[in-house]
Amino acid sequence: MVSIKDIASAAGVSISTVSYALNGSDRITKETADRIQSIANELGYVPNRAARLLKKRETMLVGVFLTDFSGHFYGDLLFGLKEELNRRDYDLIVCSGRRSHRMIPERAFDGAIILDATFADEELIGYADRGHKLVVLDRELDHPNVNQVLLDNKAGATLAVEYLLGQGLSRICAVGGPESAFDAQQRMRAVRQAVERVPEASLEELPGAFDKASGYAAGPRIAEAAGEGPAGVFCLNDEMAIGLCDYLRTQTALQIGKDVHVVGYDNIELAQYMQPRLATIDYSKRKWGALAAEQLLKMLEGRPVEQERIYVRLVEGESVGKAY
Amino acid sequence: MVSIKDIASAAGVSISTVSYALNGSDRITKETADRIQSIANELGYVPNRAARLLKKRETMLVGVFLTDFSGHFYGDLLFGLKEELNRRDYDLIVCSGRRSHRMIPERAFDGAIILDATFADEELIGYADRGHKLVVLDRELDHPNVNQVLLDNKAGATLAVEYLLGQGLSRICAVGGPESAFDAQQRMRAVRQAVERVPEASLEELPGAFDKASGYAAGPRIAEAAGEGPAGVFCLNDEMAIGLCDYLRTQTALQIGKDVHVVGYDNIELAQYMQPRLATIDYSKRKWGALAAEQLLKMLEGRPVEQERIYVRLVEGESVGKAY
DNA sequence: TTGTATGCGTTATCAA
DNA sequence: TTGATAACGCATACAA
Repeated sequence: MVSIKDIASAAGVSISTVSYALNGSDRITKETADRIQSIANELGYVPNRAARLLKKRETMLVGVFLTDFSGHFYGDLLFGLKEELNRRDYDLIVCSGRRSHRMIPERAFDGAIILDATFADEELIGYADRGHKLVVLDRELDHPNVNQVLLDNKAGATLAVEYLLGQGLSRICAVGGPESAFDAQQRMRAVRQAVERVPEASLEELPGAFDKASGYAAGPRIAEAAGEGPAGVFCLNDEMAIGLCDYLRTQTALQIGKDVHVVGYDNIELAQYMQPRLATIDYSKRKWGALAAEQLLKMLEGRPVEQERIYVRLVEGESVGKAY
Repeated sequence: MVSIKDIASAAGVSISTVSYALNGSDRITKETADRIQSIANELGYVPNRAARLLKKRETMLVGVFLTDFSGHFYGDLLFGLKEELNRRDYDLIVCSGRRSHRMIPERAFDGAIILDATFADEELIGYADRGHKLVVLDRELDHPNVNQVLLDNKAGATLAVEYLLGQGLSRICAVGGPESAFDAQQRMRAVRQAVERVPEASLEELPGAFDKASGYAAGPRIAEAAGEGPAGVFCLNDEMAIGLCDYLRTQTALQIGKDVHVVGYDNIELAQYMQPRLATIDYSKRKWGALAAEQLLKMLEGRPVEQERIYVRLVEGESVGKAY
């Protein structure tokens, strides 16, 4: 490994001169700086990030924590994040899994973005207390070192339910998310409110876990309910909606968009390839990422941060039809 | 920030005692070790990774480099990687983009896994020359510090083409990948061989870039060709096959699986939701990840590594039918 | 069993 | 404009 010490002796100068030259300080003559630079290149010098970090306490790195890597969802979000961070000379790295949590207190990066249910609120507060800057995308936390960029879950869930109701479907089923999931809680609350506002509407809540399997598992009960007349089903995310459709298609003779009407949430890519096309709630994942990055950068630079929210819109699809 | 120095003074011992105690050396009495440990906990001590790294030159971190984060593909692969690495106390971090390449020479991790076209071969050889351990998944590199886990592209492409030929389709179109992509080159070569083996078969090669847009762009030429009788199209990956199907469905009256027969490669999740179901080449992405992790770990531990290959199988689908 | 002292590669303070 | 030197936090050879 070649260090500045090697460069220094090769150039016949002191290590501090090398350090200054390499970091572009104007205390050094252009000639010596150039000479040192070219010697560094020649020797294939690469700064030691550990040493620098030990001294400067700055990684220029941002960590993003995801619950898992199961695709679909995260591509655009990460793209939005990376783009914004790179613009400001920060690099992005993605982590997942409990083991990796420790990188936050170990100061592996200057800040972190959390979209990861495996973090408990208290854990995050603990990091924030120690001075680590956090942006959370999946919960609300009141702390000077934490900011959030949240989906407008209330608007989205309301749109979804009102879409069903507007089609004349008054028997609403909602397939929920994990107990602990903030997004699921918010959406379900909005569902209840929206249904309550309509006297003749009824609501049945089914458990779910935001994955295909739990959508599939909700199938039997929903098929049963559909026996008593057309039902409008709001799955709190697309993944479950797709699982449910899989069930209905393979295990029953019920027609989606006719006997059972299904709306999802997230507008994942798969949704548009479903037959019939899945009605869902859409929002810009890329913008979500970009905004999160921006918030974190502001915190890192000590600039004031204003609360942001990601707006949503309804995407209609043939998975929902008119009730007769 | 609380360091071992703080613990030492709080415990009334020297820093080396603290270091030994915290690292579980048996040179320390169990009592003092316990006492120090509890003081450390009390103070909320977290080891400084930079300092430790500077000394030990070991991050216990493996970096995975991807061309982009666009989902679908990588979920299972990363899962396989992470599972295997965690088992051996290594952590996984995911990087993407040119900027992040420098983390390799900067020794941000103990080894790296590359599935990223933005690395040039020479660049990787350069890192390997400097002693960095690499496992590459998208090329072949002959270097003591590099190992590869490759798909059996030849078998896969041959399976795909012979599937089409076996259905009586003798007019084969192949939609290629980026010039520089190793997988694309291997697959296309196998396609040519498979077609040449059958005297009455013909092959037309169309350019592609492994994305939906380029599959879509190949649509017009394929529709034209289909005018002269049923054609068998092998898209060198699923992404392009889906793009092509989008074109055929929305821009032509041609029937997929009847007028045009389509096979993809990768068996991404979307493939099974296509209507008709996309025929494709499947392989275990999870195993691919696990094997790559294992190879890297072996290199890190200086154990001998044997070459591995990921086997593939054909998944039939209604996107291919019989020719008449 | 514990303490002292040194060095890992940088940056930064001060003096020259 | 440059150089000597002291940190940064930790691990460890050696001394006690």
